[in-house]
Order: sequence, then structure tokens, then C-alpha cells
Amino acid sequence: MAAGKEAIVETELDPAAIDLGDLERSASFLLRIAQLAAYEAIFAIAPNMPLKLSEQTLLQVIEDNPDARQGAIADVLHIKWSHMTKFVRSMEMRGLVERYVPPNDRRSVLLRLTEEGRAQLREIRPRMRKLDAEAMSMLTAQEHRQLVGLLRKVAGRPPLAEDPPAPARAE
Amino acid sequence: MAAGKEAIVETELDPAAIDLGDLERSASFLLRIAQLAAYEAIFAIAPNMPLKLSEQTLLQVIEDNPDARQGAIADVLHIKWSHMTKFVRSMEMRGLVERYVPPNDRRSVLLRLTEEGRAQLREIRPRMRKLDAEAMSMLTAQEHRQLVGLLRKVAGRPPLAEDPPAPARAE
DNA sequence: TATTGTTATACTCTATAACTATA
DNA sequence: TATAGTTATAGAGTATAACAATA
Repeated sequence: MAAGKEAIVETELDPAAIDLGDLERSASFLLRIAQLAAYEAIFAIAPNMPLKLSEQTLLQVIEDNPDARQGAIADVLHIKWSHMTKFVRSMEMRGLVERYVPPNDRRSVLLRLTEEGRAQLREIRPRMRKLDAEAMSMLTAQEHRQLVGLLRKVAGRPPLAEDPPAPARAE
Repeated sequence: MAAGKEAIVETELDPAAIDLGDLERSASFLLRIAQLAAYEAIFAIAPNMPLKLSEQTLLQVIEDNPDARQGAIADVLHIKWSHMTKFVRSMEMRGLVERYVPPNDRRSVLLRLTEEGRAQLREIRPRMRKLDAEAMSMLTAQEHRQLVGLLRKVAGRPPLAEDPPAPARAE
């Protein structure tokens, strides 16, 4: 936080001037670093959020997929089933989520939001959209779109119905 | 793993067909999902690695920055100082890393690889390069380069000396 | 007074594996 | 037999804060 930019040219070991070597071009490494940087940016903008990011995400996905299986949601969010059990139960205990067993497959557990969960989400959704935009403010709109497309590819999500891969110049 | 693609058109609640709503376009969310997917891909290709990815990364960075401060390395890798202490010590106990206090600033701790650490790295580096490439095999070479550039921007790393942002068409 | 690192506690999430209930 | 979920244990890493040594 200090203004120091003065006498640090002597040892070439000044902080933050770390050379990452091969890692400077490693997508998997940069994926991790960028993700951490993005989350830190979000927390810097909005400290003291009433719910954790993971909880806000879960609420969104449950509202958009009412009556989906707990395990199926865990899988898209890359949450381990053993942890999902505790996670969902803690949301249930706080009155945000309902769990119930459907009669046709009594092994499974389906999820729904409670009225309280829906109420919280109404405030959360716009805030989340804004935070994402602010955390990515170093990107132009086009770069943002590009990044989303590339990340979806890496994550194995289907392409969005926009920006066709190759206009093909036919016709 | 089953071939089932038959009678699942009834409830529109078939697994994995989860709709992520807003999150489908959220860069910060996709950053997390893509990162997890990439790491899972790496572990799927190479289970039973002798060192953890975080440990392999640390060795690389120490070799590329001998005598760098422990805290400075923690900062680029987004490792908390309190954890870095334990992390480095465990590497030291395994004979891979050396810690020493320089006489000119006795608050700090500088890091170096041991001969054993260097030996391990000689095998690790090529394997890491290959794993990164394989985990990103869904991308073309150009997409990979693009992704690296965008991730560096998000992570706050300076641009690589290639692919100038705008050729400017001057001259 | 600010910086560097250490220690300690609580908490989140993963890794593994065993286990139950249901299909 | 396979699938969905639960439980338990160990470990990684974060969040926080207090602390010591040095600058």
C-alpha cells in the first residue's frame, strides 16, 4: 500500500517481480491464478456478503432447475457428493432450501427453494451480475465474450447460441 | 457410463441437463468451473503423481527465482502467508527446498532448491508441459494462445511479448 | 510504525472409503 | 449389480487474528 517505487532496482529480487517461467503460458496454471484473482476482486468490491458465493450460486441453480436431483446439481457445480450432503443440509437448516424424496425413485433427493430462499435470490441475482461485470472490468465486451466461449469449451459446456465458430462465407 | 439415451425424455429432469441460467455467461463462475474441469482432466490423465500440483508449481517457481522471498512467492501463487509457512516447511522436511535468512534483512526467508529438488524438477517440467497441453486438447493452438492472453489480463499479469493488442495499421 | 513471518483456531472443501437404501 | 445418497476420517487451503522479530 506504500508509494515505494524508488530504490528497488538493486538486487533484481524486488517483490512481485517473480518470473513464472513456463507457467506464464500454462493455461491450466493461469486458469487457477485468474480464478483466484477474480474471486479476490469480488471480495474486495463486496466484503461482508450475507451468503458465500458458493451458496449464492447454489440458490440460483436450484431456482433455475426446480426439482432437480441433488447429485446432478453437485456434478455441474463440481461439488463432491459427500460435501453436497452437508452443504444442502446447512441451507435447509437456514430455511433457504427444501429437500424431498420423490415417490418414483426413493433413492434420490430433489431440491427446491423456500419462499425465503426465493426472496433472498431476488436481491442476489442483480448483485451477482454487477459483481461479475466489475471483476472483469479489465476486459472489453468482446474479450469478455471470447473468454466466456473459451472457458465453456474447457469446462465442457455446450457453445452458446451466438457467435458461430465460422461464418463460412457461403451464400 | 451407461449407454442410456432412451427413455429420459419424459420428465425433462434427466441428469446433467442442468440449466445454469445467468451463470452460463458469467466469466467468474465459468473461470471456477473451467479450472476445476482442467484439474480433474489432469488428475484423470495422471493419477498418482508423486508430488501435488501445488508442490510441483512451487518447485518450478523457486528454481526460476532462486533467493526470492517466501512471501513474494506466496503472493504470486495466491497462497496465504500462514499456509505458506507450513507448505514450505513440509517441502524442506522432505529435502526438496532450503530456507535461509539473509543477513541484510533478517525478517525475511529466502528459498532455494536442494540438489534433490532440482533432480525431481528435471522430470516434472516436461511432464507438466505435456499435461497442460493434454488438458487443453479441446482448444486449437490459436484458442489456447487467446485464452492464455485473456487469463493473464484477468490475473493482472503483464502481456506476453507476442500478439500485439492492435497492429495499428500505421506506417 | 510498517513489514515479514509464525502460530493457532475455526471453517470450507477434497480424497477415500465404507455403508444404506433403492432400483 | 448399479445408482443415490450418507457418514466418517484425513488432509489442503482459507479466514482471522494475535504475536515476535526486524526494519
